[in-house]
Amino acid sequence: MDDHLSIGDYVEGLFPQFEPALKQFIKDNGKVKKFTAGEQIMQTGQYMKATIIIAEGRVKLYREGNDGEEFFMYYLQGGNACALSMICATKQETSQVMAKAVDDTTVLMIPIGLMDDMMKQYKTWYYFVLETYRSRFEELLTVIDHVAFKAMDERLYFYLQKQYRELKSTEIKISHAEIASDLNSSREVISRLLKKMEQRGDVVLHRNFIEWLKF
Amino acid sequence: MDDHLSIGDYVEGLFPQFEPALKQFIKDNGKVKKFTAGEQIMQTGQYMKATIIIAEGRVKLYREGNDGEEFFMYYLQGGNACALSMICATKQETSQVMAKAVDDTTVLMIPIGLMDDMMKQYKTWYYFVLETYRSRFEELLTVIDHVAFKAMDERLYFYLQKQYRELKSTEIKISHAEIASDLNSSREVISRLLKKMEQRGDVVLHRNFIEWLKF
DNA sequence: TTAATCATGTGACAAAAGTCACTGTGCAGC
DNA sequence: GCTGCACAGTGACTTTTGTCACATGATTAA
Repeated sequence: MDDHLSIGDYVEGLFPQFEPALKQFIKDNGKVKKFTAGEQIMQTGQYMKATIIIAEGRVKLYREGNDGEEFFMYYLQGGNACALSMICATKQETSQVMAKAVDDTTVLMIPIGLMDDMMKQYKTWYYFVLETYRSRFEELLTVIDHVAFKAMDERLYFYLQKQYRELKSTEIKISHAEIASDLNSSREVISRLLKKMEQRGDVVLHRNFIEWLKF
Repeated sequence: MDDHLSIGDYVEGLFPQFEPALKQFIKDNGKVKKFTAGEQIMQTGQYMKATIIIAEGRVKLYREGNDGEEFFMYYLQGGNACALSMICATKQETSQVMAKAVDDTTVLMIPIGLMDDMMKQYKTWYYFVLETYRSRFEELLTVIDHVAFKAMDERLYFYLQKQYRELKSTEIKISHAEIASDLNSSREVISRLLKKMEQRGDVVLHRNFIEWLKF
């Protein structure tokens, strides 16, 4: 991770399709903020002051239960924006989700008050926002599919597959306890299902990481 | 239900806040279509040709499982637009959900090709679209909450409460089998949980309808 | 090195949810 | 009035998931 990149460098690298005036606008009005791995970027109930775009790193988006359970929904990474930070932005609403940095993460923040103007002025921004809505909406539908229709063994399989694809590594570095938390299950259940997956030859279990064999 | 209303009447009645030019635009370009109770308005996998706005009646939105299960997500009624029909519209995508008319229903359809222009030309349309995205997004998050964190008894309670509030009647006219289908459960489970709710004094069970007592 | 802690494995049991089989009952159409 | 059918109730059982209690090995901090 390069600490010396300016907001301009990020915008150029992430959004080559943005029109020059929009890039300039973001350079003039946006801010760069850094978070360290594990830190919370958004909290449930917090007011939205800015639209958030992930520049570098990786962020996990959670929905929180009443007793502090953290149900994992999806990842955001370089070039993704938080759809809620755009939607809430326009109405000064509070966040309905929690976002946590997985790696050290850099985000771009654009004050909410500017959203309306940007949407009208910059066609490429308008398309970016619509595409953000669309893809997050679809991800939520996929989440609903899994949790509504699938049993835990299948959900676990999809979960690991997703990790493998996102992180592009066959070594999925995560504990059984964290998987259980993300799926709102319990560690013992996950351990047992993982054992079955190992017997089936889908994975090899190690301490602190899981080796994914289905590529 | 009045069969003699024109598209102009619907627009005036549902969207008084729309600017006159927008109302005129919709009158010129929109179409009215009627569906009878039980009919499907959108099918999973179908291409979106128009943005759909519910004018009269009530529509249930479902996510479909691989074996034809129908998981209920939320209602749309007069003045609501289908968020997906706006999002997909801009990218010529297929529908990810199924919509079924509960009552006889009238919808306004606006060809997708006009969305971009409308967003740019009409401020009140722009706000309407954003508000539609926002509220549907929140509904999906609520659905995820229930299905991820709650047991069936609580989900059933919320389900009935929702029916009561939407339909504004203490007589919820629905069979146990349909509730089971909507919640992706089984009739026997729902029957048993309803019995418990009756013993607790939350409802009174009748043939073909449930009487809601918690107002 | 020696605890203390963390990650995992596992048996036994409990609770929730789903399935099967069968019953009864109200009602619409003949 | 029958007949057939949709709707609802229920006991018995299975499967899935969650919980409790421990055990074991690896890692870390003192």
